[in-house]
Amino acid sequence: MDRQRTEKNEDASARERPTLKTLAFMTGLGVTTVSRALKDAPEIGAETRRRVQLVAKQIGYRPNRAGVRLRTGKTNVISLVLNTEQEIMSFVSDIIYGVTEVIADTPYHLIVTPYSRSQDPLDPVRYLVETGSADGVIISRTQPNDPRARYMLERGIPFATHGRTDMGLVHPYHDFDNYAFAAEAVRHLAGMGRRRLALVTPPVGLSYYRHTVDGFADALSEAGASEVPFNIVSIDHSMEQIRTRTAQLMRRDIRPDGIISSAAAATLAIVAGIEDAGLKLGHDVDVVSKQSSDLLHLFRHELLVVNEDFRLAGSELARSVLGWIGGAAPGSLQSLSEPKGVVAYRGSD
Amino acid sequence: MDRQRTEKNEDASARERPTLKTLAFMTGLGVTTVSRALKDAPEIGAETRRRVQLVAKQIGYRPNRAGVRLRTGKTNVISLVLNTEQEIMSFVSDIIYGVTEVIADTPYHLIVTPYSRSQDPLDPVRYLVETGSADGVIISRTQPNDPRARYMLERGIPFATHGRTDMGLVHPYHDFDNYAFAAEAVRHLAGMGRRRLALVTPPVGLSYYRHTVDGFADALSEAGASEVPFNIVSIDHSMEQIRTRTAQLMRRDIRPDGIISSAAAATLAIVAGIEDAGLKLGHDVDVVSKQSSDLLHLFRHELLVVNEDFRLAGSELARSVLGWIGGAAPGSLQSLSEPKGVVAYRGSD
DNA sequence: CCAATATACTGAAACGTTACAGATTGCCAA
DNA sequence: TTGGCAATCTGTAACGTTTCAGTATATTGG
Repeated sequence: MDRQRTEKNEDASARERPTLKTLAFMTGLGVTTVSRALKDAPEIGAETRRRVQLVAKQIGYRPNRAGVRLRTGKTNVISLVLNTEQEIMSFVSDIIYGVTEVIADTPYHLIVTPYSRSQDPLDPVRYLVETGSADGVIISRTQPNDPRARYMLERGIPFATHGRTDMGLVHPYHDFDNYAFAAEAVRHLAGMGRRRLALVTPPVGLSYYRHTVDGFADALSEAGASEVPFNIVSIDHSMEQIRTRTAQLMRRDIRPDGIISSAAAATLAIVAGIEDAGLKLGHDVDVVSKQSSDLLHLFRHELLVVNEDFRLAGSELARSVLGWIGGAAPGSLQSLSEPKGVVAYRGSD
Repeated sequence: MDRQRTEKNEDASARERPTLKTLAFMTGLGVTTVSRALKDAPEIGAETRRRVQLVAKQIGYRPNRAGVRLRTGKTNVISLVLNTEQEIMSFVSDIIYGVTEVIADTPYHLIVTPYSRSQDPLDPVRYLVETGSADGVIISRTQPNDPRARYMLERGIPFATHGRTDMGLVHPYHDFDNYAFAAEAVRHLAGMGRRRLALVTPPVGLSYYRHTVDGFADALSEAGASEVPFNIVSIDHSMEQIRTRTAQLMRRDIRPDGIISSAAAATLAIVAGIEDAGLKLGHDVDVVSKQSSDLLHLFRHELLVVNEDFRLAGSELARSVLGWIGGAAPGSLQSLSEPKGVVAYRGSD
């Protein structure tokens, strides 16, 4: 018969997860000492510290997240807030990988907090803050005057935005220089002799809408080209809509001879629309498009592309949030990614 | 001068998050009673129950996750385990949305647990189980003999796999019927008069590799068509490789007049390869491809597609895991999604 | 040699929750 | 009246962690 155990931790063969108590029993120390030894507190003797850390490593001790979280309030969680309908597809995938890349060797977990088109974008953020579910938050689809950023700033929770705001408030962000993108695109098209340019914009209301439109407008006047208004669509519209309206546009007398597109998926529809109208890409019209993965050149060789790296964005955003959590100044955690230029197909045909 | 507060919860105006203690103070009951009233325990009077729940709703009480987790071990977390390099892009995005859709009105959070090509796929799963970080796990890239499934079955942690296993063990899964996909694709091509078919397979080693290859082979002999071996690539290869090797294949004397592709991205490369070889899609060769978002027909009208719905997969997987957690029999939580048939372009030109 | 102080360690309390083992009340059968 | 019992409610302990307020021992200065 087994002798009844009085203390569960006396049974070293117990297959249960080790806790500080286990370590304390094994080393003959108190739990307080063990706790401090593990985090290199100064008032612990050097040898004791080493001994504790050795044993901890040996038996694979890992702090219980719930314990830590309950006691300290620290969740070790970063939350990525995503719109479940309107995000660019590769954005979701790449930004997640970018984030996980950075937090891989930290104790942080990534949770994805979704919200739908019909919800107030502030809802998920409010939930996270009110329930204290995360130490840091990453949001996308940033607006010039973004209530979410303002809210989190008020509540003092670290966050980073994908895209800049324009509220006179300082916070970490990562952004792609869409002003430069649009301007370079215009210059490139102008350099090819294109004179009447149309722009398929980002969603109206988001910060990078303005940046893109401004870059487009400034470069346009500088290059002496003119705009063919095409405000009827943005990249948030369905492929169907973009396609039909592009076809309509291209059938008009004064049609653009150059189009700039802010997203790859929209570009597929734009090209379809161009061809629906019986025109030829690269001949009647040239298209410069942003893309985040290298697909467009397989689609049509004639396309001109500018690459935006969402994985990089994810990494930068994660770094920013972690930095803020770690006490860095929010103003020092901002980054802007410059387009690498318009690239034409340099392929095997 | 403010009277010093002896109990923090006596100060009803405190802006702090309400706990059971707060509710207990407000209702004049004990915390135990409040706790039970909130979860509809039978030994609580009907009026008390209503009263407690009313107050709880009024002040916006939400259980502290760390408290629950520490006490009960329940994490209220579902973990989605993803390979950071080899997943299909739209898969990541769609499956996440599918999962979040289902867990939206549950207390569950979704955490994404990544692993890289160089890691043992068992690593992240082992981590999750050892640290008790999730109540349920979803894995993809399932293998016929999958160590992860075996491991989780041994440890008794609820999970669901995207793709079936073949170990004689029963567990929840969701799968797309890739046997049917390949067979239908073959039949469709044969019906068009195509006789020499090549298959671009899923990654060798994954469960759906076998299903796809079997469906291909069976339908092939049934239709009296022949296979042009093309084992040199799978959809896990780079676009470059697929493209080059397709071009090589298509330049040979005995080249396929029909190709079946298991993923949209690969299809882009395949088509590029076909055109590199100077052949015309829809004329010299037809291609049937799986896709998960409606892009391929914009790419080339001549493509034949079969749709796979990853968002549905995400929902089904989440439902399965929640079901298992909720006590349902694992064997009753399996689903297979049938292809809706090969669809040709029915577009506007 | 004593007091002061530095060094190394420790127990108890608390975070918010649930489970266990009562406690109190009212009602009914005997 | 009393014992039994159902119906409600309650205090305490525990989950694993960190922090507070110590304690014990060795070391130093005078």
